[in-house]
Amino acid sequence: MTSIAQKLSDIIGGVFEAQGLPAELGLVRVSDRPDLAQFQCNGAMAAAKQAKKNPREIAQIIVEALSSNDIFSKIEIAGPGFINLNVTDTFLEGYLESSENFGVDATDEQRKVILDYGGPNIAKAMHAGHLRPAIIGDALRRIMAFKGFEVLGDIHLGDWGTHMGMLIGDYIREGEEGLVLNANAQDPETVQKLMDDFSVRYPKASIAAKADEALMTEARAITVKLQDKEAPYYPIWEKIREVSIEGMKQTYGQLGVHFDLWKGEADVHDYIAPMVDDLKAKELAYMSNGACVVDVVTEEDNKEIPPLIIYKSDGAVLYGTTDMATIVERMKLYEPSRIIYIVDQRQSLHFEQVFRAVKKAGITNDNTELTFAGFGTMNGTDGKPFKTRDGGVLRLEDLIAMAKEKADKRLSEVNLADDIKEDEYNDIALKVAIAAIKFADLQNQRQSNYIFDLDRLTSFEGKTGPYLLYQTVRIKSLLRKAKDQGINFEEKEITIQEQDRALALLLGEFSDALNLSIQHYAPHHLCEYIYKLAQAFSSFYANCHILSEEDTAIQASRLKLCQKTALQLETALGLLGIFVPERM
RNA sequence: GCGCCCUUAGCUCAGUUGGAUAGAGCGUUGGUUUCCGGAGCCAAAGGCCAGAGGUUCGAAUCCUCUAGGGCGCACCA
Repeated sequence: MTSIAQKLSDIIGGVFEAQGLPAELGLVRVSDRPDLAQFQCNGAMAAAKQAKKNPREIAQIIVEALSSNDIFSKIEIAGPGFINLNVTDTFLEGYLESSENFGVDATDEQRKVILDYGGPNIAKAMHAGHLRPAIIGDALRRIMAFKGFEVLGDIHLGDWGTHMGMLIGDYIREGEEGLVLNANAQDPETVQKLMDDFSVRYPKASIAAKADEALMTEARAITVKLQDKEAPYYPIWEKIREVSIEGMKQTYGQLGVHFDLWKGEADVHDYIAPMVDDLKAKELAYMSNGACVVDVVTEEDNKEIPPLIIYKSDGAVLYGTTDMATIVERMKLYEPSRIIYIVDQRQSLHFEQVFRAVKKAGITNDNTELTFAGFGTMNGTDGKPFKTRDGGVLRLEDLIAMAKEKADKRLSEVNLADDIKEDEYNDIALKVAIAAIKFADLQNQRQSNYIFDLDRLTSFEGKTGPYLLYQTVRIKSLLRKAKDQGINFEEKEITIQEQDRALALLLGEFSDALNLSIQHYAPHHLCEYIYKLAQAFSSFYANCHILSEEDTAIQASRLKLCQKTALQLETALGLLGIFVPERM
């Protein structure tokens, strides 16, 4: 099963092929002139260009070949050679009745896909900057899983650098390592206290180390010992990591962002030495200015690409080294067909270097797709990288709390049922808040920079997450009422009326939006679709009587449409990591 | 210096192989609730798609140049 447009593309593609023309030219899409037709095919014009023929003549041939097909209620040639198409209501009804999985056909790609969308450092408070990769990556994970990919989301923690040496050094100097070592990571209060402690201690230690060469040297020395798993450094580190992960799980949990793998840089430590040996054996790695590097520039390059540094001149590894080793591990453990990085756009050169080095070294197969799906920088309303008013970073927890508070206030203003319990109330407030934050972010195109505007992020009207929840909740409420009234519509047939058609056609576009999102690793296509669907429903709802409709056949048909719309909205929102309450 | 990205309505943003009259939201103005949830619905105003050339039957989209903005270019991540 596919989208309606895809079905039509297959039919018309076949007609093009029968004429000795490429099937791709038969591509049908939803018309951008809904006043003229439901669907359009522009292939005749492209074909005419290739064959140096009159486009209308080619269109005429196609149209004649289609005329025997009874799924079309209108086939017209317009302008220079557009083929305008309408489908019959019978076809539309049949499509809606028979489509499974919302018209999404499963991918035939069987191997694993790894999505890398985390990257927070342990022992540091998560801030607003962590929001984008988390939200986009988690949405892509859900979207691809729905399409049938076997997806693994990896957080890829920053847990192995000099910053750990600084922090551990500070605990030991202050004689306070007991705070960490004796902590119970399963106790949320302890976790919270320690996270707070980290967030004060780490900046302090970092500033001190930068100002004092001796402290920096000590931090580096501790890092080396840590990496050799020496006590007490390693046990302290293990605990810091454990506590940090618990802390992160709380924050990510509130956001509804899930990871399958909680791996970090430390996990690939043991892969580095053999990998470098291999690079040397293959004569790819060599010494340059005291550092060990791999060249990645090629003759075709029109730009300067610096070599990837494997070991610094002091012998320490860099993040490029661990990124390479991470791919070694991923190939060994999972053999993914794709690895997709949801990372800040500014790291594109770095990943280009890593990917080239990895391919040169034969770490991945030729058919392993490594993709850098970069996202734009989050700027403040002043157009500069986002900072809070006092110049600091906005903690992610605070951001969520602010949104929740606003949702809370809004909920208290509307007439919610009196019987609502505190648990449900809080659950609704959080769902509304998260919907607002996520949809505001996800509707932006991934690559371009965007303005972080708190008011917009926590806005509930217009093209927002809460609007989408609201529309879905309204339908669910309507369906509940129908059930309470004992209206039996599930076995009845859908019969499309004039007022239903726009909504019905839109229901058949879901798969197109989903595929576009996967093709470009860009959830905003799905956002666009969901919003259009919600809007179409709202319009339909305002125009049509449903429960008060006297014609029971029409009533049942509309209820079925409502049910399909609600299911589709809820499913699609779920793919964005947005969850719908029963009421709001 | 080299390279990458961006510039679409007052603001924030969509715009899929180049296609017909460039679309949303916010804001502004007007209408809308004797009937299923008004976080709604309907409508209006608002655009030389940064500018100039070029390719094409046809350009916001492709090419070149210019202006403005962002970012990256070996031992930070």
